[in-house]
This record gives sequence, C-alpha cells and structure tokens, in this order.
Amino acid sequence: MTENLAKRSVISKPRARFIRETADVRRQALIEATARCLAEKGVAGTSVRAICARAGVSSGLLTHYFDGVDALIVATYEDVGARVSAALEQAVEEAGADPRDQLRACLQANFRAPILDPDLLATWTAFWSLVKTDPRIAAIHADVYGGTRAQLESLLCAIVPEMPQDRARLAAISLTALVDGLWLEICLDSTTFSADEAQAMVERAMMLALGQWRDEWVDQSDRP
Amino acid sequence: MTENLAKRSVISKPRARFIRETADVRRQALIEATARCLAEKGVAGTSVRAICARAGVSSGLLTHYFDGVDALIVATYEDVGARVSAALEQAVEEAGADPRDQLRACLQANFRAPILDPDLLATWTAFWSLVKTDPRIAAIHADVYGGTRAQLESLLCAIVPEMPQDRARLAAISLTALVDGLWLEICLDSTTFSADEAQAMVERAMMLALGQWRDEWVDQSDRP
DNA sequence: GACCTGACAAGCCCATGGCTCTTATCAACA
DNA sequence: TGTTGATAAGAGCCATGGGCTTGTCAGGTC
Repeated sequence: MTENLAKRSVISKPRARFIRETADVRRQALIEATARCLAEKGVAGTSVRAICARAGVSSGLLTHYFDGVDALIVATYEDVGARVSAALEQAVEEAGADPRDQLRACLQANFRAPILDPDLLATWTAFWSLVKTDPRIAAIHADVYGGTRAQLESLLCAIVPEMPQDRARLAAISLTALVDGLWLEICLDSTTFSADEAQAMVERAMMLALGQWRDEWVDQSDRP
Repeated sequence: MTENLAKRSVISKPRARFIRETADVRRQALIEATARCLAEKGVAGTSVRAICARAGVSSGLLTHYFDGVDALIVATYEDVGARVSAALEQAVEEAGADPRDQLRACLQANFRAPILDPDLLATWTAFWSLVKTDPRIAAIHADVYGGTRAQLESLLCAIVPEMPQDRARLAAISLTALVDGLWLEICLDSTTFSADEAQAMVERAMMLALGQWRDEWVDQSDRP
C-alpha cells in the first residue's frame, strides 16, 4: 500500500506527454514503422516493442489499433503492395498513349526508385515467408501478382492484337518472372549487375516477346 | 535438501536412454531438422527446442555441436545450397556431351524434384531474409549464385563460341533471373501456371538467348 | 470552467527463446 | 570387468515477446 504509493509519487517517472491523433494517422504511423522494422531488422526483429518504439508510441497502442502484430503485418503488406502497384500505375500513365511505351515503362519502373530498394526486398521476403503460413497473406499475394500480370497481358494484346491469348499469358508470366528475378538478385547483391543492365535485359526480353527484336548479334544459321 | 533428494529420487523421471553417434551424424541430423523447421514453420518457428525435438535430441546438443542457433542456420544454408547445386550438376552430367543439352538440363531441372518444392522455397526465403543481416549468409549466397551463373555462362560460350563475353554474361544473368522468378512464383502459388509451362518458357528463353529460335508465331514485319 | 470520454502510456504477467550447467549415460580401452 | 572421458539429457536461468490491465491526460461538451 504505502510502498505502492511511494512508488507512484517518488520513484516512477512522470507519464510522458502525448497528443491525440486520429485513428488513420496512428494506423499509418504503425504501418510505416512496421515496414521500416521489417526492412532493417527482418522478421525476427519486428516485435511489438520495436514497432511501437519506431512509431513513437507506447506498446499498448498496437493492440489498441490492430488485432495483434500479425494483423498489423498483414495491413503493412496491403499498404506496401498498394504502393508498389501505384508506382507502376503512375509509370504507365506518364508513358503516354502508346501501349508499347506503357509496357516498357511498367517493366522498367521496377528498376528505379521507389521499387528498386533493398529495404523493400527485406520487407517482401518477410511477406513471402508468411505466404505459406497465413492465408490472408497468400490472398494478398495472389491479388497483387494477378493484377500486374493481367496488366502486362492486356498491354501485350494491345501492342500485338494478333497474338494468341495463350502466348500473351505465357509472355506476361515470363516477363514478370524475369523482372522479379532480376529485382530479387539486384536487391540481394547489387554488385552482380547494374540497374541499367537490368533495364537493358528487360527491354530485350520485351522486344523478343513482342517478336520485334532488332539486334546486331544473332546467329542467323539456324533461323527458319 | 530433503526435497531436492526426493525430487531426484522419486519425482524426476529417469533420464532417457540414448545412443552415441558420431559428430557428423548428429550435425547432419540437426541440419536436416533445421531445414524442415524452416520449411514448415518459417523463421519464427525455428527455435532451439523445435529443432532439437525434430532431430530427436535434447536441446543441449545444439550448442554442443554448433556455436548457437545462428551458426546452425548458416550451416543449413550451406548444406541446402550444396544440395541444390549437386542436383543441377547431376542433371548436367546425365544430359550427355552436347552442351546445348547440358544447358537445357541445367535450366529445366529447376522445375522438377527435388528443386521444385514449396518447402524448399520456405527455407530459401528464410535465408533471403538473413542476407542483409548476416554477412556469412550473404557470402554463401554470392557463392551459390555466382557458381550457377558462371556455369550457365560457360555453357553458353560452349554452345555459341562467337558470342561476345558481355552478352554471354547478361544472357546467363537473364536466364538465371527468369528461372528464379518462375521458381519463386510457382512455389508461392502453384495455380498460376504449371511446371510444364515453366519449362516451356525457359526452353523458349534459352533458344532466344542462343539466337536459335524456331517459332511458328512471330511478327516478321519489324525484323531487320 | 467542471467534467466526461476515450485515446494513450506504463508496466505487469505469462509464455517462449537461447544458452548454460549439472548430472547421467554410454562406449572404448585397459 | 572396472575405469574413464566424451557424449547426451534435461532442468534452470535470464532475457525478450505478446497481450492485457490499469491509471492518466487531452480535447471536446455543456
């Protein structure tokens, strides 16, 4: 009793001042803190305390606004995924009206900021590692991946209307895989090749997929 | 005192029987248990107790044979990486003497067992998430990736000797990225496309990289 | 200006994690 | 067969994590 009183009045430090924020502001701050934690310290280092310390709030706020740390990670995935999609969308819009330019912009944007970012990879690998475990994460993944693939497919069909549907589908999958693989490797180890080289490789693959290559070096002997 | 004695003589169950194994056997068992844990439960679920339970040993053995759980994960990465490299190597050897067949085998083997395995992806994403944090993991990654890329490059040069060095390098990087991207996606979500389709896409990319495509559908209008 | 509401901070509780330490067990050798 | 030393089991220790409770203060309301 008395000890409790003494503790409160003497030992314990005064409670920190705080300002009230709207729910949206707090949620967004927590989401951004989570993304930064994932990027900097990986899944293992992304704890409630670490996230809240970064967000500048006490650890109680996380469960106040989200249904636990897992739900916050899911929300972060949604947010980061939407941001990446928006960056690609913006690149397409800035490319003008020619669908070929739009396709090129959509592919090349993966190798410029803000998508080309090792921190983003760290966030992404954290999500990948959760796809198997958490069906919500799997659903978001399917949504994001399917969306970009469908966009590539429609652009391909717009550029080459006579392209068969199945070929367009496989071409979109191939281009996506190439971009993902290059992006993964360059984020893991940026010394292997440069972003410019990645863009050149994607450009070449795009032209090959469209059947419109223009290349000084090819082996003509085996062509039909 | 007496309680301690009673505890030991009456309450505590007798210590489990065990057999002595060589250090190699124990190490390998722990490594395999770690790989299974990573695959099934992700990094978060890969604890000392979980690993040792899977390996059928007590938790004290981990620190007895490895310098902590981090070192065990590094050893597991080395082991899994070596196993993947060995599988690719074996595929090449079984392909015969033609370097074109060898290249094809090396690429296609990524979409057959034992490499095409969602559990392996789970293990791999765990490693990717550690590349930034742990320089030992980064070194192993650079080693494995560089090795396969160099092999592809030498095969490309063997098939088309007149291919410029820089193009062979970029082609090897592109093929690796395509394979990695397809492998990643098919392991994450096997409903998007099939392993056969993945092999077909890789086959096509390989022929295009060699400048030896033979394709019924191409747009001839824009070719030089 | 009192007070009411609820967002917020602080810290407790229990579970789990990594690692250590002691003790028990086994196998090899004399 | 007894001795011995390395191997192994398992309890324990300390740190950390997540969730929750409790008390408090900011900002609006009458």
